[in-house]
Amino acid sequence: MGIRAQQKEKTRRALVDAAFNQLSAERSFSSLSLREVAREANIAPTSFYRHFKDMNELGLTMVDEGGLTLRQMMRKGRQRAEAGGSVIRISVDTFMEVLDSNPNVFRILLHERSGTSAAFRAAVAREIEHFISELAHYTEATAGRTPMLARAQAEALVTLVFNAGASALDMKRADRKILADQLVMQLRMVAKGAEALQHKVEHR
Amino acid sequence: MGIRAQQKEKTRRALVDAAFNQLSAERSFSSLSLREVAREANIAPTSFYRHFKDMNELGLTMVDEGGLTLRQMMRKGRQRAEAGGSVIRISVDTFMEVLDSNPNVFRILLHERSGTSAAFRAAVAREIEHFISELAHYTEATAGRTPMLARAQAEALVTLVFNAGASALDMKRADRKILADQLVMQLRMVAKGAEALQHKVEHR
DNA sequence: CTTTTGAGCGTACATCTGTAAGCTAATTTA
DNA sequence: TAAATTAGCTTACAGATGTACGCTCAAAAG
Repeated sequence: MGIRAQQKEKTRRALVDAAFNQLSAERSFSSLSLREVAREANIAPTSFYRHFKDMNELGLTMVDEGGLTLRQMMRKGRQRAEAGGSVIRISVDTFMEVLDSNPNVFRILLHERSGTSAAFRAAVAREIEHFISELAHYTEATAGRTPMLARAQAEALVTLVFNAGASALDMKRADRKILADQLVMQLRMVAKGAEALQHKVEHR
Repeated sequence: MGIRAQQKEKTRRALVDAAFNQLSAERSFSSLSLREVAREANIAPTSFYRHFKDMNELGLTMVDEGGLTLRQMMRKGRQRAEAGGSVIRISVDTFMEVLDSNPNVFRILLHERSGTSAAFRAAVAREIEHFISELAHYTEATAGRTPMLARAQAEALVTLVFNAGASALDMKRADRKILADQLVMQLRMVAKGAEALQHKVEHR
């Protein structure tokens, strides 16, 4: 890669990072202005356009990147679970760790999921869909669920986890522990309940 | 009430209604400007301050009002359920009807739940908490759940319903029906699962 | 070496924002 | 009836925003 392309990539990263860094509980992506992001990245406002068509394009990049990050970390967690122990417990713990270390990655997904841009909502939905279908296949294979049941179950699990994540963002470590315990209980409810419904289908 | 106070109340309503009417899938409350709302309500921008300290105060009013509306409609639905039939099914159907007739009421709750203002998030959380505790008491009484289990169960149910509502906003009637069916299945999972966990506690 | 390309900059402009200040006129109070 | 209150208005201003235009100058291409 030429010197020029290298520098360009560096600036592009600076923009993405600047945007991520400006996110917080009080600041959503849609409240960021092009000028603010450019300022934080130390470039002139008009130079922004050398990298992205507009703020929308930057945001979608962030959603994609964020989804990828999240999935990679969860996958690592699942590997840990293979060594033994409750899959549910370990997955929840992993998720909480991700939240702790990358809150802004989760924030943009969370916020834009119910945001005002259809493109953003679709992008987030796509990321979440990855989680759901990975999980559905897993349950179909290991617990022998009907595809329809597996799907419903996976969706419920992901919904509960995601939602708990949203609550956790506003909490201190101690309260998060309580939340995590309750989340585990809820996930077990869904698992047990799915099992029960499955048996009902089989005995007929 | 004097003529003066009456007129003032009317203008205040015009402001609230104007704000609600400007909400849509593409427009969140936080993206509305004071001037826009005033324009829609046919008053001068500066007159806004005769009714609300700032946009925040208007928004919180809307959240409170919206939560109340939602709860009233759900309560009506529950009365319908007392005549017989599945509580879950009827509640879901009621919820979908509310969504259809008052989408913007739901939108502000949905969006501000993960918004950038702590005050808004707290206000929405308070509204949701009403649903949860009403439901928890109901299950504690009718199904004899442990308080802790009842709470976890109620929270899971509300989470799933709320989340399905968010998805439904982007859907056409036909797809909503499928969504509603799946939601019912998920709610049954939770109910069954909670029951199973309850028995586990009892037999020890 | 010469030419072309393009990342980044500075200037500029029209548009929108929140809100301060002070006036008007109708209602309310005394 | 006279005085006080106040909802709503007009005018005004400072600040921020997105982006069009044209320049520079170092890297890439020929």
